[in-house]
Amino acid sequence: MAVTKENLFKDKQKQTARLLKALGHPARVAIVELLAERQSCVCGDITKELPLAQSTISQHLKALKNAGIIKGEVDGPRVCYCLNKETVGELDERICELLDLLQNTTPENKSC
Amino acid sequence: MAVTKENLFKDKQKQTARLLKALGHPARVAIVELLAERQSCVCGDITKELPLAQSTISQHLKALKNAGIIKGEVDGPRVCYCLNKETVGELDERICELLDLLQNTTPENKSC
DNA sequence: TATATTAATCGTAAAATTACGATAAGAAAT
DNA sequence: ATTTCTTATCGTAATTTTACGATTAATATA
Repeated sequence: MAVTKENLFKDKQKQTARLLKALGHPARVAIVELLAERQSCVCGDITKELPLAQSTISQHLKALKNAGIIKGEVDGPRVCYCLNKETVGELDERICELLDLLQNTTPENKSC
Repeated sequence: MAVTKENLFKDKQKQTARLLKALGHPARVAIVELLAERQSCVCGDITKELPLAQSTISQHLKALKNAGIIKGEVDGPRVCYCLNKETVGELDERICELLDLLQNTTPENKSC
């Protein structure tokens, strides 16, 4: 982020941005899609599905975990990831609120 | 992005990520909220509303413009920005598709 | 016990992001 | 014609992001 002024914004704006940023990379979109599609929580299969190195995937997983969007559970030698329903729900709320605002075009509120 | 492998992902994933990334900063969330709230398209009033330097705001506006989320129209000495309804609609579609996928938890698809 | 498997972390490099002040470029007003 | 206002761009610095290979740590398996 570099020389961030993040704290000067509203908590909601910060949290919205945080969640959107976490999904702001095609690899991370692909990961959450994978986690949603697979019945199991999948783990390092992600590495085989995506065209990225194992360490890179691990980094992306960390980013998603830091944002709270996924959680990982150790299962023997491997780690099982799954979506965090709570945070996904929060994302839903935040994004719906935002889209409501962006799309509630009152009669006077015309386009440029 | 650095050494990007973006092109190895699906177009939809790329576009979703692109739009989410554009809104992945509190200042840019604040900007689109401002544009939605104000009846007018506002221009450099944004600079007065947000705790950032004029050049920084200009940069954020550029990011939003590059993603297609806003458009700017020159109006005399100032520039009038407004939301781009088409792209906001596309964002709506993409995010709803994604959230549908993330939240459609079938009976077998339990949490970890 | 030795060896494989799995995933996180470390070190590194290249590029992008965030932020600012200073400057430039445009139009408007004096 | 000059000055003022507004916004974009340039240059710069600090930090973060993306990506990789190599290594480590932990668990299984032979």
